[in-house]
Amino acid sequence: MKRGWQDIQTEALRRIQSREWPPGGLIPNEAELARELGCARATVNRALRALAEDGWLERRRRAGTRVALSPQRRAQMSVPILRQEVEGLGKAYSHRVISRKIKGGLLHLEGLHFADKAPFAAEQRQVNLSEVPQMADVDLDQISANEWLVQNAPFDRGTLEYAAEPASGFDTKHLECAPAAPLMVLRRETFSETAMVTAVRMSYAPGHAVRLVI
Amino acid sequence: MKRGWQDIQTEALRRIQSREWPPGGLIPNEAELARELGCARATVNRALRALAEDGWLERRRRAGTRVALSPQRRAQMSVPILRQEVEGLGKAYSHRVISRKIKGGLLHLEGLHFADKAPFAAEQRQVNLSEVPQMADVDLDQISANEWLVQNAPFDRGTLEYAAEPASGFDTKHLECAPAAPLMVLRRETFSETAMVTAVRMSYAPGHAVRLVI
DNA sequence: GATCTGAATATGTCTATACATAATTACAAA
DNA sequence: TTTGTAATTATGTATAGACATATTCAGATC
Repeated sequence: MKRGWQDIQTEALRRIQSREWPPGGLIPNEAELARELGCARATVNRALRALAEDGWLERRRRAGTRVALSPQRRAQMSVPILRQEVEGLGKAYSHRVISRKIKGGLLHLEGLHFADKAPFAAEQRQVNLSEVPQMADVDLDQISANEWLVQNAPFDRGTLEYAAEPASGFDTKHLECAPAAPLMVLRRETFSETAMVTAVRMSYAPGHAVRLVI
Repeated sequence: MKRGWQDIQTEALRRIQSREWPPGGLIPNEAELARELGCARATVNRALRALAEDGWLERRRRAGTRVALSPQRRAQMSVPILRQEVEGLGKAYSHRVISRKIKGGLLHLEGLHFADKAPFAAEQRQVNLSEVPQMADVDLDQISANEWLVQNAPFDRGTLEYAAEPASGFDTKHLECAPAAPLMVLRRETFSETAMVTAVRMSYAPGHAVRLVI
């Protein structure tokens, strides 16, 4: 007899992967499993709920629990903070502001991020000053806009999109790469409850890859 | 007084975002919150655990719960199944096998995926036949290798990596794009407990973007 | 001062029980 | 047949109480 919910989860996952519980198939209900495995229903619930969150199972009230047809496990990545990304590579992080101007309530920023003094990424950003007025006074030589915003402007929703783009003139100049070289470009917009907080285009130096954990 | 754990979660998130609980700060313990909010400790636990999983809080036994210093929310994406990706765009999915040969226990595949008859992605794949011997008999005109493997070869671990690369000769030919055009390339390897199951290089037609949900 | 030891404490988890909620099913009425 | 309604059922959630476990902290010992 298993004990903790993690053991129950392991056992359930084994049955899924061994096809004892085939894809699309209905599995025994919680009460039954609890009896079979010798634990409380709440424990089974905890285990199955976790598996459902990971995409292995699909659960519906009254209809029961079935094994997901295409076990789409979800890949996760954390919203990148460049400093951590660079330091995670064992390199020294630094950054430089290229330009900074305010126009129509928006702060327009251009900046460059370095890993061991080699250009790592170039950033073009707009910040909505009516959402984060303090941003106007931040010394961006001390802390990068990215970092300051992540720590000081919690957001509710956002979009995040990677694309492969040819290096623009801006990229070519600052990342020291060939014109139209294939670059990984990240676009991100974040919103508070009421309005857009910041929008960024971040172009990474050639060779950058986005790794996800499954 | 709040009721469900989701309400507790909402209230806690409000306090975090309003900086009533500042970043790095210790928050009241579960028992205290339960008393304050008029619910059982288990309910508070559920709410705070969920927030910790989302990266808002850091919890340690005895030490208590504190607000994460850099609230790195995690972005999620599901491991892409091309059919679903294409159909999600409201287009008709189809695919074609370009080549198929077996060499040294490995099945080498090249294939092409279409959205409404326009090339969507080109695939180069190796499958370890000693891990999934049935794969040798699958009619790949009926079901794509991707799809078959996802449904029939559950894996334990894997790597997934996106990069921007110049179109190779293979890409140029099959995706109908300019030579060395910037393409989004996905590399994925999946492993069973014991060995590599499959390795893929998937190059997407120009303009493809990877969107993540925050 | 340095190190070990045990008490204290916050989170982690399990249990039994109860009720809530969604969805299906069965059945009755139109 | 269609439509409305009530019973059924599996999951979802809340609760109190108990014990487990990891860490910290305060003393005691060296």
